[in-house]
Amino acid sequence: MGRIPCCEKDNVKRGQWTPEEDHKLSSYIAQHGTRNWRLIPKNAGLQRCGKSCRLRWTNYLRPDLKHGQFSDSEEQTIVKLHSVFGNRWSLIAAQLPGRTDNDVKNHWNTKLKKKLSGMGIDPVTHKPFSHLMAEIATTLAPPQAAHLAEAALGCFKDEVLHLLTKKPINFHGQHSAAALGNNFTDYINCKSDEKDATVEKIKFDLSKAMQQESEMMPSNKPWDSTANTSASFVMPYSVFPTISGYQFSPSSFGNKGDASPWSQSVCTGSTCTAMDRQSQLHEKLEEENGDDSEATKEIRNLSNIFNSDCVVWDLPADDLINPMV
DNA sequence: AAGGTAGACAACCGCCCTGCT
DNA sequence: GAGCAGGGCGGTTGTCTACCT
Repeated sequence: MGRIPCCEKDNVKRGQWTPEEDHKLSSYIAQHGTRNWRLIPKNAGLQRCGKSCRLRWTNYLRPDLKHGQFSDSEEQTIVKLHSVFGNRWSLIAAQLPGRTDNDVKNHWNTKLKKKLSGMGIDPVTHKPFSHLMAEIATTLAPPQAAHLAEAALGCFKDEVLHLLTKKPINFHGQHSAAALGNNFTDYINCKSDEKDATVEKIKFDLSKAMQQESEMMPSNKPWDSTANTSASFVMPYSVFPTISGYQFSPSSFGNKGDASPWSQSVCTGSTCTAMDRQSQLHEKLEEENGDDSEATKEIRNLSNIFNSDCVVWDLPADDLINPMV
């Protein structure tokens, strides 16, 4: 048993739309509106499925759409909202006037995902890769961690192994992390002959972790449950370097004051920051949209995300504008 | 110049939700 | 409450183009 198809597939045209078809559809909708998509192709003289017409209209022909490149601020908004909403493209697109969910999804998949990965940030969790590895280390004994490092991280396994076992390693003996300070961009520029910035960033983060862990960590052994009872492995602040356009800062750990739109909060063992954020979003959305608005409901439904140990952006409530109608 | 490859974007597919009867 | 149609949504695929070898 299956759904009745929305149209006779044998009799409909598929593939790219021609300018003539676009014109027919636009003209018809301008005159009659979008009341019944199943009837629209028939009445407009199009050999298309109603669903195909709807998609063509909503994703391309609508007069209020933007067709140009995404601006920096739009990209930042997408990344921020993705860190909260995940792949809820329609929800994200609702905050970007003139952009469709398809636009946002395509832009994310083709550009932003790679951009974040290139910066050493996992595009799924929005955490630095080094942070993720450190979290893995909390659940594994050293032999397991070594196997994992070897299997999963291949080319830079030695560096990862160092973090997991605290064995000192000279990263090619080329640079001192202390001499470079916290600016990852500078560091990468020093090594412009090397292609994989991600690997270099991870090396950099790990070296910083090694350098500072003795001051910051209650134990040298992240797997030592007596010293580290929290489920999360708290990385030293300086492990998160300043990266152009995507800045980590001590304020990410609970302090206030970082106004960078690209700064983010990292919930480290406590859910306080995330919960504060959630409350703010609730209040803001209820204030602007009413208690029962779709956006407000969406935020409520996302409690599980906020309650998890995940990254939550320092997203000014004003950034959440009313969803487009 | 030709073939291969990757990036960008448009379009499709199928599942799901909602509202109507 | 069940069945159905319309529409929304996220994931995937197809196609075009630019760049590289």
